[in-house]
Amino acid sequence: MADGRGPSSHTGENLLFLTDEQLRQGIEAMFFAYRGFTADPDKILVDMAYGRAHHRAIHFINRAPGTTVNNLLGILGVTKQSLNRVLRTLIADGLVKSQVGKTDKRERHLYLTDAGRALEQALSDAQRMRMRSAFRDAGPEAVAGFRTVLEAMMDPEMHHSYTRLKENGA
Amino acid sequence: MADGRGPSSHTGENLLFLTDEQLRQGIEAMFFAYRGFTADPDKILVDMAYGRAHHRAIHFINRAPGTTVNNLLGILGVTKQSLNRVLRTLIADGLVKSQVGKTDKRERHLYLTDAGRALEQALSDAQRMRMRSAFRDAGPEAVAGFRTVLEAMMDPEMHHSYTRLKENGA
DNA sequence: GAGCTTACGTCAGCGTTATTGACTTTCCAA
DNA sequence: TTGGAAAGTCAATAACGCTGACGTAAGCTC
Repeated sequence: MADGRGPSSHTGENLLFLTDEQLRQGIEAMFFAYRGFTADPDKILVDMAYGRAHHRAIHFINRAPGTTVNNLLGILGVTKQSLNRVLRTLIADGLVKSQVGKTDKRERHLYLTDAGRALEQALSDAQRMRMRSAFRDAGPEAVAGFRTVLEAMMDPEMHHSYTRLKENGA
Repeated sequence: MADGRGPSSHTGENLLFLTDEQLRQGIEAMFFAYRGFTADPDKILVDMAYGRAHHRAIHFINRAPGTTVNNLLGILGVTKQSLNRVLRTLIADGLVKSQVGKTDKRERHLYLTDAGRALEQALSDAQRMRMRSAFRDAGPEAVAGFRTVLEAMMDPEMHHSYTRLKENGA
């Protein structure tokens, strides 16, 4: 952080990490890293007729089995029509199962089939491998900082979705 | 590796931050944070006929003035045709200036016009505001960790582009 | 029970961003 | 002078997002 322009001042905090140049580098780091982040699963998806949207749907259905369409809509932040197109192909291909709600029959609860779980595994294995390697190289403290900054960067509603999933999976 | 079945071993490092659950949370954090990351400039762009691709082009032309088309192609990781469509509109709208190379007349060097710089400012102000707030909330150590992890997540070539730009701007 | 709302699905149309493939012009360099 | 690199363009295609509109089933409320 301190980049050679003198020791931290009497404010008790060195604010050099908030310069425009530092912020630009943060922006560029996000851009380049996100490309790496999606690269591995993307490679798997091109061979099928699927794209990133399918991956996201599969990820969150696996993460929160039995979730309703409306709930998924909120998490993914897309329109009903966009999600439905993806969901339709996933159901037709036998990767996702849609089940009418017991208490509220208007709702459809979404689950992965065995085939869906298999694809989820393949995709997230690829993505986790990179994440694991990055985490290991960076070390636990860097990972904690990484998470802290990302959480601070989310929109409040997204932060809620994130926290809910986190508590769910823990 | 150690996945939560006991205290840290004699390796001297607690590897609990590498469990699958931790990695999943990292993946989800990236997903939700990237949405926030792009949300503010996106809001500005919808009012014009532009999209995220225009933003990226403008950002990197501003960052490395005089860059060639080929160089930009490498940084953005898109095809010539994709970039060209974006570039054409930006030049037609007077935001970007394309200048034939002096030593090599095949090359076109790209610069922002005054109007282009103004838009770049507006876009990056919006994006930096969120980044600054996230950085400040998280603190310098978290920011350092954030950057370390993101760098470890990049593809090697992307890391080179990132480093070159970093040295350029510093 | 009537009427409003909610959850879901779907049709049609559109825009942005990306792709591949093929072709041309210009121009540097061996 | 010839090969190849840099750039620009045309055409076709696909993934993914959007809006608007419509229909059905079902829950809820008065």
